[in-house]
Amino acid sequence: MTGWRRRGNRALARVTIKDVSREAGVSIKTVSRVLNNEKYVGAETRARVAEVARRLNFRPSVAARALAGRRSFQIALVCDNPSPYYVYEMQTGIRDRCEAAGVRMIAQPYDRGSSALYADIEALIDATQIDGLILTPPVTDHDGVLALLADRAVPFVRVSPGGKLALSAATFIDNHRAAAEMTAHLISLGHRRIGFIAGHPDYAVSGQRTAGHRAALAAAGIEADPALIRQGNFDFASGAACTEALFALADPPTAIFAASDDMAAGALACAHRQGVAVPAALSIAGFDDTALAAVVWPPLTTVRQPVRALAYQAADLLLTGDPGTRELAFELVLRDSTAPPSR
Amino acid sequence: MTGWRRRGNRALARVTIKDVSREAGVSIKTVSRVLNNEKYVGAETRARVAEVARRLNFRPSVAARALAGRRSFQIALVCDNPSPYYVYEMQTGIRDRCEAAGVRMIAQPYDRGSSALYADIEALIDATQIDGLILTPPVTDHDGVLALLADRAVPFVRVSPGGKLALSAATFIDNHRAAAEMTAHLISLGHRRIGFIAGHPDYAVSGQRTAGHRAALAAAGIEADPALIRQGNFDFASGAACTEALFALADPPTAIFAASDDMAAGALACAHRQGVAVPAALSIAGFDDTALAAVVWPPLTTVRQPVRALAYQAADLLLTGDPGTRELAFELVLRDSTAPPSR
DNA sequence: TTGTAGGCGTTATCAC
DNA sequence: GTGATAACGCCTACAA
Repeated sequence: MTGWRRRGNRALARVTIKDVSREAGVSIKTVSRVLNNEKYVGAETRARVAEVARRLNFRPSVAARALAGRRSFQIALVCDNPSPYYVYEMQTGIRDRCEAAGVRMIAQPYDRGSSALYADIEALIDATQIDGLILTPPVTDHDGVLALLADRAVPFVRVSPGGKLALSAATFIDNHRAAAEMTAHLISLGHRRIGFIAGHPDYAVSGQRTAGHRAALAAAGIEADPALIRQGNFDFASGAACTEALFALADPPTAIFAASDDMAAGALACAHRQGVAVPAALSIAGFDDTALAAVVWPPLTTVRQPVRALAYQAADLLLTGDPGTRELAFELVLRDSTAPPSR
Repeated sequence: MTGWRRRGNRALARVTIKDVSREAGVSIKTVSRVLNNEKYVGAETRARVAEVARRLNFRPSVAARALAGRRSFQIALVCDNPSPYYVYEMQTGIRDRCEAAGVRMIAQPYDRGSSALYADIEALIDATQIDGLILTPPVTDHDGVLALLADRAVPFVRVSPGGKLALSAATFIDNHRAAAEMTAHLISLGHRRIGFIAGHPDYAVSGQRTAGHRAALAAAGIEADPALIRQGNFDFASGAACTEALFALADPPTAIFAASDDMAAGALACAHRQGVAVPAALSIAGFDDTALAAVVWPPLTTVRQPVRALAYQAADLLLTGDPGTRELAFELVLRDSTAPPSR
């Protein structure tokens, strides 16, 4: 019940800088200096002001700060991802970093392909005077949006961008290498015909993962059969549908590597439905290792992408103004060592 | 690239009310009136101002509005839920409603049991001058927070509150009846020994669902065996653990009803691990029917709770200031008609 | 090291 | 119906 003074009987009044300054016996500007950790404040004065502010439970008005100053103490996450787990991890990671900095996160989910995307982001910037943005694919590679942000001089960080790394700070894992290593793992088990379910074509990571898969096949001297590579779109249904198509081949694969866990789960469901034993007759690998991977049974072999850490790092880059890029380590989680069935 | 004027060569200047008023040949206040749909503006004037505002791509500053006026055009979602699917649906539903109203959503995830919860919400209110809050369990029933909100006179809406419906607007389904109907369904299949995995005790809905289950047993003249009711906490792991305990009973259940899909999935995983055939030897039912239910295999029988609709309605109540309560319909999704195995 | 004056962009109040 | 003018709470500049 602090942070507000009672005025007379009824009305509640906000505790302002003015109140703090009066109570501490200094000017408003001095309080402001202490608040923003500026230099040139006597140690004793600083301590006294801080104490009073704490005691009065003073909380600076975000609106007033945004209006008067250059910062709004708010950043936005612009995120479109079909996987709730991904979104959840992103938000949690960003929040964890923001909390320490006293910055608030505005969630700006958008619909992929929405024609309003550009306008929405423009409105977001103009209306809220956001301090910065964190973008996730596929908007990370939307030329119009990137130009807009440059024009408005709004700081932004991209997670898993498709390219143009010089354009902004970014965090990512080596998707190409991750996919290659997983494919190599399947090959090492003896698989030669490996089905691959690619991610949504709008996402740059899809191409990176597909390329990694292909590279590993080439490195092992296995000729890529185009029929084994199917176009999915990152969700459960497409994983199941692609798997059905793979099973219908005259010479079906002995292993399936899906570019996301949701699709891997779809593959698993399809296999069960068709009476194909997993992992006895079929080896399934996924990508992401969201909590979802722990839910499906039997456990899938997956590439674990540290989504929460990527998010945390992205927020860190944004808040510190670090223009750099950060590559994080992925991890292969090999829960399944099934060799291909002999025929 | 509109919404900003170029000044001289370089600097970008915000388009303000002043610009609009000058261009339209009216006073600032008149523009403000049009913006806020106030009365007493000539139809012709109104149209002209609106046109100019649109043409100049004018976007009022949230900060300035919050500072000068009573509204900040931002609402917050205070949500702690172990299920990413639930969080995702909540956010999406709220956003859908807010979009039409030109209001922004601030996501405020919190850790259940965090001692900072109260302070966090207090800080949120004081710092951002939020227009309102949407609460999800268990904070819906946190007396301290409820008192705080009343004291600050901040409008709020609760989703699935445990009681005290007069305290605020609210949206919910009839959890008691939903659980009772699912239990009745299992009984109708011939099950007499039904395991029940209860939700986290901090959530009021847990008690409601458990009570509904018990009521249905009583209505069918089945004596409740305390050993068949286990305490879970809404997550995958607890579902698996409780199921293991149920299997260890001398007289194990022929069906299991878990109070959430995550726990049902855990039950399923445990059954698979122990070689119990589902649904041949065991019938599993869940609650929520998030997308998760579609991922696990075989599909579970579940109570479908319309989370996104609950969220949308909650936002609607908040934005319209409607103090009422809204009960939404749940749905039983019966994918499984397994009768208990004969022994 | 500290304080004063002015303004950020909008809404509220009160005249006209 | 419409328009001056004063807040709103804080920060930036500049002065002391």
